[in-house]
Amino acid sequence: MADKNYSETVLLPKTDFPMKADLARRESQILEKWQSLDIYKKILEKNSGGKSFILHDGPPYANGHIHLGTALNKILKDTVVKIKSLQGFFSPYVPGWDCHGMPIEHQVFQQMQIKDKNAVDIIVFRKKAHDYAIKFMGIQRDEFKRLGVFGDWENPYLTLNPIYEKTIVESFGKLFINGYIIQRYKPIYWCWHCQTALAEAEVEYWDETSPSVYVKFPVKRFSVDFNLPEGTSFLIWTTTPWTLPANVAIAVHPELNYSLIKTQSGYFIVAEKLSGVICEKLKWQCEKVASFKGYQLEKTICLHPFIERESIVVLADYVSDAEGTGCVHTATGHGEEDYQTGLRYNLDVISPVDERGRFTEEVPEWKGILVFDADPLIVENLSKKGIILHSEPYQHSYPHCWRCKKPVIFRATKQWFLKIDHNNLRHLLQSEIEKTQWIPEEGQSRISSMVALRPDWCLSRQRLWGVALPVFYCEKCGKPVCNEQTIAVVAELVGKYGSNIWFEKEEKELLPEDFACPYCSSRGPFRKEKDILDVWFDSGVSHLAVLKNHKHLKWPADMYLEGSDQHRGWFQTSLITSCAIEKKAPFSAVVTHGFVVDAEGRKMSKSLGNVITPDQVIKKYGADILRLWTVSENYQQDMRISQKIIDHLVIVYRTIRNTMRFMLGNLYDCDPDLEKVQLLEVDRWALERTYQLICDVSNYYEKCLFHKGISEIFNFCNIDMSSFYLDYLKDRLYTHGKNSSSRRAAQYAIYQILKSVVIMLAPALSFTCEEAYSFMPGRKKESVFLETWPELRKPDSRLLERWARFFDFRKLVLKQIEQQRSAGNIGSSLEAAIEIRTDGENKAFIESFPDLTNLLMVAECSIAEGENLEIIAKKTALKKCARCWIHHQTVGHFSQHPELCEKCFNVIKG
RNA sequence: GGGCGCAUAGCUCAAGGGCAGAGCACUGUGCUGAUAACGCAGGGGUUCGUGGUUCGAAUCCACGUGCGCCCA
Repeated sequence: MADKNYSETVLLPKTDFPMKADLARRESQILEKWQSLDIYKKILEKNSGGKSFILHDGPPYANGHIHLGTALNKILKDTVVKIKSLQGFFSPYVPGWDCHGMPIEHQVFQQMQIKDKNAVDIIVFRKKAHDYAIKFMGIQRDEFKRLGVFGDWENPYLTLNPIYEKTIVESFGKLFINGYIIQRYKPIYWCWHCQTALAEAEVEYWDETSPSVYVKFPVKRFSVDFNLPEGTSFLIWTTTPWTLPANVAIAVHPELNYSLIKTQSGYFIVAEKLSGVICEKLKWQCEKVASFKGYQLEKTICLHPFIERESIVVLADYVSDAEGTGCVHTATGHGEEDYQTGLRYNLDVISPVDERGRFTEEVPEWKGILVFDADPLIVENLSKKGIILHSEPYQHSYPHCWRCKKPVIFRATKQWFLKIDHNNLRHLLQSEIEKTQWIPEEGQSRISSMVALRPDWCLSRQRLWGVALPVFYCEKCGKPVCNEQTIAVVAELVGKYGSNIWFEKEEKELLPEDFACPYCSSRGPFRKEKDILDVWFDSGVSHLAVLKNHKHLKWPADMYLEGSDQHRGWFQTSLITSCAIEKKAPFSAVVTHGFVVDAEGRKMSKSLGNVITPDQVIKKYGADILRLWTVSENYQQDMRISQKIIDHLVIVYRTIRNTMRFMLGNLYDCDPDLEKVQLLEVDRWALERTYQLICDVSNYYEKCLFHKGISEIFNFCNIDMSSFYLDYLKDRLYTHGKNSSSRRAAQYAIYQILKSVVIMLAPALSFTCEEAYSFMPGRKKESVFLETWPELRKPDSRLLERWARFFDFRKLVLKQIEQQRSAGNIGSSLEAAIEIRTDGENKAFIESFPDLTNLLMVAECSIAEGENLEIIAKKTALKKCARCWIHHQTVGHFSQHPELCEKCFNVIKG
């Protein structure tokens, strides 16, 4: 037989699993397969008897296309759900969308070219807003599905569904009835241009130049046990002169040092540390007369410098001596901190500014003037009177309306609040936070410190696109009315017709028949509240609207998984409603992830030109590359992405894919369902190593450390499989008898390994693993996702240690071979003859590997006893077998096949 | 301006007081029966900066710089 024909007798790998992924195209076929299989439903059916694991989806906002952050979030959730499902948990995933609120309202205003929200037909507008939200829900749904995310896409929850809105109304009702809801004046962000209250999230900060003024407040009298010379004044500092008419107090820090300074303009009290700077600015010759602590000044009464009113000195921790005077002008109607201080000291809330940002008749001198226009007038006027002692421009970061971009004001208006301290709620929030598992752990202190300081939740919005606050006002006694009877009627109507009903119907149609005011017994008329609920309230009750109302779900959820910004957002709003209504957190674990940034760690922005969209990645590389990115990076920090990183991922992907392909190629004639095979020790090592991998990966997945799990798998494919085991197995797979036990053992091991790897990677590389799985031999499910997680077995650590020692030895051998190769003496390692000298113990160890030449993939190995370990590689003198390419002493022994070794001769002979 | 967090090789990540490590990339090389693949070897580091604690610091502390999130 001619030597080239021996190639035809070699059992080379065969598979239709292509080397080139062509993911962008192939993924759509796999999506179709999942669709026609109804994979989501099948997975649920498979696990229907199992323990459930509920990941409750935080609703993205139904506006615009998805970006990498949204994609990352959904892929992480999908990965968790797929892992749990493969592990046998009944893990339904019901995606949701947040459909009300400002951004949609703003977009629809633009589309309808509406300038004045008071001039719009509210029903017409709300229908458009509804359609807008539905449209983008549909767009995002398709985009999420394209990522390979499994879920109940046909029945998502939408915060605008009547049934959902019903829960919003009912939840508000419960809170109201239980005393959590109150109405009161409070300074809130107010856009005088849009004439609306703004949520904290609705303001943007950027630099603004304001007049910074130093104002004199003469002391009327000191407190009982503290005294200073007559004619003493406080020097206060503010960058908003227009709030001076609303001044009711001066705040000092209790522990800061203050000085009485004597100047040519009189005696002044200022923070000790700042007196030098102040005197320089005001060109004062100054002499320190006395010094004292802030707390000694408490309850000193000052005179408002230009209004007949007293201004009391109060203590506050937020006062600092970093700039200004250490004496903080306090206007309870114009600042949150001021307001809080006012609550403590029971101060009046004065807010002489109307909704257009102009002074009311309470400030006759500047009545009708926009406060920002009034600033220079006030400065000029008060400077002339010697009340403002110094003024200069001051640049600082100042809040602006996110919509019209104009500077906002703080203005006291009547708003509805959820009281965080009612019924010990804040304490309950804290104890539930402690009971929750936070991943990463820092999340706990983060949300805990936020909850400790958070103010009451302002629930009302003077807007159009949302669920109305279900409150009536009795026109006779003026009291707000909301009780079980009214809520029952409104909830019923909203559940049936949607929240539009509130705006469509008259009051008497929204109230129980013959309803009487519970306070004054008046039978009407009643007036319905015009404000709508904060959109955060909508999503904040999703645990009630979704988890409690869906037959597959349960309350509380096992996991919430969102970006770390939700510590202040959804995690908190959900926790508040849940603790107030159910006395318990709605989640047992909360996972948070960082934000997507570019290669340098900067956030993506159009102006930087560093934006990468999911669509770009999917079209060019496929969703699996995006999924690989998601699970390979540490999501607990910010996640970097760039072209370079994508290129790297593509290579990582190819390596994994090729390893799978090689294994598949060698399983083409394998029936894994056949009886047991006789494994060699090296096969047992490979399987034990796989068990170890399964344990490690399962462990990392359990802790949601996906990148560590993926990295384990990748290293396993590379180091254990490609570099050693698979390379070593080639001889057995290609050249041993087709049905020989050594070849079947190799196939058995490969099959077990591949199956484990494919299943463990499927939650991440869903498309590729589905594809690879479909090429596997043996009895199979319709989808890899209907498989079960590889069994957790404790690996044989003694065997693994023994082999770890072998690999250390092998590394030394390889090094010697490489040396001979670079010297030009040998090419393939199969040409090498190895001579080893070592001590008795080591010699015995090495000799305990019976097929050492095969394991090392060399021609010859000789071991002799010596003192120090010495390894020498030479070129072998043995002849090369034409079929298996191994240099062997038996080559030439068989006259029929003079070019073959004994092993190959026997195979060929049959 | 305040709070929380991050910063280690070109990239993704390890090491949490004791020689700074892995995979990829890169370079060289082998094989040509995983071939747009696979094997082997090699080079590559001010561990963001400055100061401190310590016999010893990437690691602990302080300050600073850059970046992110949240808040004002």
